[in-house]
Order: sequence, then structure tokens, then C-alpha cells
Amino acid sequence: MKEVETMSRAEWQVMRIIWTLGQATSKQVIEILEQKTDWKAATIKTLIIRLQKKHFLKAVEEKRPYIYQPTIEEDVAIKENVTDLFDNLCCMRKGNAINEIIESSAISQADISKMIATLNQKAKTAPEEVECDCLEADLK
Amino acid sequence: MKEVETMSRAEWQVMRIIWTLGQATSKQVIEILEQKTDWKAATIKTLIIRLQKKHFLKAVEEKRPYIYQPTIEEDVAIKENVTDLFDNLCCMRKGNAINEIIESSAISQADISKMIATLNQKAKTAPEEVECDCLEADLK
DNA sequence: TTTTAAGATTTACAGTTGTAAACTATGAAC
DNA sequence: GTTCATAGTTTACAACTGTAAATCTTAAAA
Repeated sequence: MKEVETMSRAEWQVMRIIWTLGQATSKQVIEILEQKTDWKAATIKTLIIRLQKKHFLKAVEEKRPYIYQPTIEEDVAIKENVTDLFDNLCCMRKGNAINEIIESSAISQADISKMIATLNQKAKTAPEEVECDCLEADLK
Repeated sequence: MKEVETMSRAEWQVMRIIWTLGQATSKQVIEILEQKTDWKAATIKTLIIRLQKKHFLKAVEEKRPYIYQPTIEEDVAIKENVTDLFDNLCCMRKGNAINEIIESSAISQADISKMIATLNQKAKTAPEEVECDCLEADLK
């Protein structure tokens, strides 16, 4: 059973537009997503409605067209998603997985420096080996 | 429309067990997952069957109990998942997202060193800033 | 060889997601 | 004040998921 609302893949694309714009009308979102995808306007409207039902978007409804605004910050949502994924990976393999995304992502100088700092810090107390816990009983 | 088969969350848990053991009978998987989750044996059997239909597992069927083996390597599957997630994040925010998982994950000395090496290498050609492309039209 | 328990397969069913058409309401133009 | 076009809401429907019971098979015990 689902405890917390989550965004589907398609819904996430809608949110990206609105996060980037700060707020947007459905028309704006539709115009942009029709460029990026093969979705029909009706599809995009459905996604907006679902995001409202899930409370990830709220609409300023003074008058039409409504203006849609995010109710969750992009960084927070990203962190939730990434955490959720990594929580289900074998501990032993996270390091390698992270190394692979670093390799394949464009990252700014500033972010690189920050990561190196984080890693140096971590190195002070990091274990020689990380144990696999894939067969361990969970506490839940 | 789905071009490629993907594993659902629940199916992933089954794969983790079998990846870790190398191969396993349904009984082994059931015993372990009954510890880790609230799933009933029947549920776990369903997941195994679906994984076979999706060709992520094959069964050695000489005789019962069958022995199930992965048809995809764990590292490959992890990379696909992680890539799939990061492909849908705003470019500008990937650096920060990666930094956050580094902070919150247990990582071995060896993996830390490797990442630092990767980052130093990247720093040589990394841009000062990464541009957001969330509103850009895709090539597809 | 019959019985039976363990294991495999089918069937079930509601909720989510991708995908979109049909329908309704409203601001703006006439 | 009507009439539209635009924007918002309902309805639709199949595939995928989480969840599991019911049923069929077969190796092993009796």
C-alpha cells in the first residue's frame, strides 16, 4: 500500500517545466512538452490534473487561465527520488554506481570541488570494505 | 509504449536475493523475503514468474525445485536504473544530487579513491557552469 | 503404486500509469 | 447578450504493479 504520494515518470516531466519556470499556465507546459515529447495536449492536461490531486501542484484560480505552482521544491523532490533508488541497491555496489554517474554526467567545477571535499571528509572514517546486506532481515 | 522490459520495485527485491546468492530456488527466495517484508509466499512466487516472463530470470528445469538464475548482471541493471533516473533530472542539479548520495551512503576507501580520481580527471575539462536544459526540445 | 506435500502456474482484483477523447465552463470578441 | 475559442474536468481504457488465493504438477514418501 502506498503511504506517500509519488510522481510518475510522465508527471515528473511536467514538474520539471514548472520548476524551471517557477510557475506556468497549462498552455506554457503544453507548448514545451509538445516539443519534447509526442504527447497530445489532452495527455498533458491529465498529468497536470493528477499532479494537483496528488498535491504536487496548486493552481491559482482567480481567473483563467489558471497559474500552476509547485508545492514541493525541486531539490527536495530530487533528493527523495535519488534516495529512494539508492535505498534499494546493494550497499556494496553503491560506490561503483555513483562513480558511473559521475563519469557520465556533466558537472560544474564548483560541484566537483564540493564532491571532492565531501569525499575527503568521508575518507577519514570510511570502512575498508562495505558489507552486502541484501540477505539481511529488515527492521520493518 | 514500453520498448524495453523493466523491473518493478517488488521484482527488484527478488532479483537482489538471487544476484547475491548467484542462483536460488523459490524456497530460498521466499524464506529470505518473508524475513525482510510482509509478503506472502504466493506474492513472491508471482514475482518470480513475472521476472521469468520478462526474461530477467531463467529457470533450470531439469527437476523440481527449479533453480532460478539471473540473465542480467547486477551491475548492468543498477547502471540502467541509475542512468534512467539521472537522465530525467535537471542537468544543473545533478551535481548536488550526487553530492547528497555520497554524503548519505556508506562507501569503501577504495571506492572513495576511485571517485576522487574520476573527479580530478573530470575537473580538467569540466565547465564553470552547467546549463539547465529542462525547456529544450528533445531530439526524439 | 497411491498419496501427499512442495513447488509451479493460473486466475483475480484493485490501484497506478500512459495515453487521450469527450465534455463543460468561462473570458473575450462581436 | 451571444458566440466561440481556450482552458479545465470527466470519462476511458489497456498495461503494469502489488498483492494473493486457488489450482495443477511432480518428486518423494508410504
